[in-house]
Amino acid sequence: MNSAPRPMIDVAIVEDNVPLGESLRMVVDSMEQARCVGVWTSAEEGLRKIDAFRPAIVLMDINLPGMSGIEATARLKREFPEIQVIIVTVHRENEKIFEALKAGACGYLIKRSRASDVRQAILDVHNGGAPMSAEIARRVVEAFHSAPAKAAPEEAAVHLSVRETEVAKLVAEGLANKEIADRLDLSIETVRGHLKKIYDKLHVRCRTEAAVKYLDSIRDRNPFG
Amino acid sequence: MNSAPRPMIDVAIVEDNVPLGESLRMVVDSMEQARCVGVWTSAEEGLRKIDAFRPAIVLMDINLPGMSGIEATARLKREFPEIQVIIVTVHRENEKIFEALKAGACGYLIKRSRASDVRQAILDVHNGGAPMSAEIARRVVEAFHSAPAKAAPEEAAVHLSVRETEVAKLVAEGLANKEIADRLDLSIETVRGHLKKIYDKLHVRCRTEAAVKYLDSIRDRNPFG
DNA sequence: CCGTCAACTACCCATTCGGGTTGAGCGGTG
DNA sequence: CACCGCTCAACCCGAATGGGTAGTTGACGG
Repeated sequence: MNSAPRPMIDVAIVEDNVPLGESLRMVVDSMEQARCVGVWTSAEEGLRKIDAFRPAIVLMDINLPGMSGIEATARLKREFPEIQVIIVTVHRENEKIFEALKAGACGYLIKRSRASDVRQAILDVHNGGAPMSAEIARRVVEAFHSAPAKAAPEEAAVHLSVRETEVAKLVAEGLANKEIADRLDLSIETVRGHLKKIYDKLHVRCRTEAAVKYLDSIRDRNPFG
Repeated sequence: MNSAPRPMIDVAIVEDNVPLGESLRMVVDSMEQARCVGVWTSAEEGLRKIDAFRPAIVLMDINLPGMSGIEATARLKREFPEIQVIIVTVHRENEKIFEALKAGACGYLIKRSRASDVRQAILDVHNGGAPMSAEIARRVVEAFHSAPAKAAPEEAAVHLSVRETEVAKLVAEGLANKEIADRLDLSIETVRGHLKKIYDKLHVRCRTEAAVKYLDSIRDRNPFG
């Protein structure tokens, strides 16, 4: 009650599991800095009511009957980009979590998180953080690498010799070592030898990876092969 | 010791401040799971020696005389994408840290971190994590949002089922069946089963061909899968 | 209740791969 | 000349792969 009353953090919850939803509401309402402005049991209901309540943060279940939490997040962020979405998920839904982050969620909570984790996540987000596990954080960072990396790339000057390039090309066509040997009139052992050097130079461990990298590398250059 | 001797995590350190570098070495060498394979005092020296030592993780100072840690990280990741880089920085160099992450670093350490933080960061990275603060995490996630603008679909590019598509994607990343099984939480036999169907549907006979066809089929679509 | 289909698991088997090592011939360069 | 990189070749071995066959389960629609 002083002259600098921090505005409360309004939090909405979209969760079809009613007990869990109520449990989350209690946790939110137990916070000094936050309050729950609504608990809705479907993405459709949430999207309908969110405009009236304008929460700062939405705890969004990822698995909802009807529209998924991912789709809901995407729509929500399109309509109200300032609203932060924290995905609520059961353990081990990495793929979905990743999709949700792409859709605009800024972090997530595991369903069996303790109350303190929930509070912390809300504060994290409010303070500009992004609550997520190490594993997901890494995947996000990695996805993040490749995108800006394409802006100023110019791949490593990994230069394959003439013979190695011929082999790499055939590997990328899906030929087996024996077929490559026939095609280039070499011994299969020689093909294997070249392959080892190729793996080494390309920093890969199998022909499939080598094929992908090789094709990738000639995509920007003069594709005379 | 037991019959499952985990291989040591080789860590290299690039830090021009010698006392700090030695201090980091001691912390690394104090770990059961890790060891320090070199402490180098410049980016140039690091890049020169790294090929011989092939550390799994590099602790890279962000401010180095001559080539910066950011530039060094970018070059390092171009040459050896499998090496994980943890940026070592004085606090509050957000812009630079962000740049470093874009350059390919997967996380960072504050210079005055405690030994336990250093150990934790190394283990985090080794276990697929990405050590970083809430603030940086959020910026990464946000940068990540703007690029992709899609939400839900799982279009089977050709005729592949959802599961088959997941498998195909991982094959195209060069993963072995066992790794795919781990990643998707399946039995290796199931992966093989899906693979057989994929070969059938794609009219190919090996994973490499499948990878190429799959990548080809999604090249027009979303950059992420 | 039954048929179908996708997803999942399992076992067998011949072949192929990847890794490590070694070595020879050749041409260019310091 | 000695050294180095490229090409070609061979051997060993454990692990991975592809090919075939077969069975269970759950969901969906007849």
